[in-house]
Amino acid sequence: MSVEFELTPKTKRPAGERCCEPVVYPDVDRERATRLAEVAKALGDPIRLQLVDVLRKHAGKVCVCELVPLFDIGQPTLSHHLKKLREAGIVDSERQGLWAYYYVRPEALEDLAGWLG
Amino acid sequence: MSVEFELTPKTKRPAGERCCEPVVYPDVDRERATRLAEVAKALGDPIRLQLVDVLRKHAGKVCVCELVPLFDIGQPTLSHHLKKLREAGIVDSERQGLWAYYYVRPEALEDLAGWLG
DNA sequence: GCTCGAATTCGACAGACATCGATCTAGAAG
DNA sequence: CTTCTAGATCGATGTCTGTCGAATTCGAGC
Repeated sequence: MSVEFELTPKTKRPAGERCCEPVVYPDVDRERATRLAEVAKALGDPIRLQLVDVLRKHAGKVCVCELVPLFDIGQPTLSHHLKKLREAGIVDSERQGLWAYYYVRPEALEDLAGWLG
Repeated sequence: MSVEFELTPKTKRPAGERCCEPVVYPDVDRERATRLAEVAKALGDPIRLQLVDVLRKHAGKVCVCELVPLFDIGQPTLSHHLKKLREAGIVDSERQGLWAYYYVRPEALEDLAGWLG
């Protein structure tokens, strides 16, 4: 709802001139910003971003054992990245026997995409 | 361009069954993923995300002295965040006399928004 | 020149992060 | 019950990040 507020720097030069138009408060409050930033942060790693890219393009759920050879990192590290994505709400997983299946939860991404406009 | 590849886990149970459909390589190559992740990472902090939000809603260029009181952090810290955003190509700045003016460069955000779909 | 003020840069520090190898868990097959 | 395997967790390590206060830069006015 964008409340305006006034502020002028203490220096009044050039005489009486403002340094810029009055600024508006952020539309996104701190809480929403924290949520959006959480998603953005989770995407802020090349491997995680590629992971999401693969999972998104893949219709169904993808087994971890298929993901490992795609990336030049160890399996524990990949597991760590998947956990980060899960904690950010970007992906979720199911276990079936020995295998673990990951899939994208589009809502989180849509939220960020919506803000980006 | 999505090359397919085959991979089956060493366990063949349930007999002969695949753990999942063959996975496709990421559409985004490592280089583009790195670029997109760089932008996402810069947005991965609540204050920076709110900063971008303010700058985007503001038509012109905004003076730093107007931004400082919006956030509950010191002015050097804000300067640090602005630098991060500038390094990610999300904002740019101009100096006029004593004052520094920041504005959003929409291209970087559009790139990420495009990937998010 | 001198002083003041806006903004950046510097130095320090605590906390978070990416990565690795080793270990642990638990389902499946024999 | 034993063995094998997929995946998660643990412990360690080096790097990066957010924050602060102090110092620095640089333009403006006196």
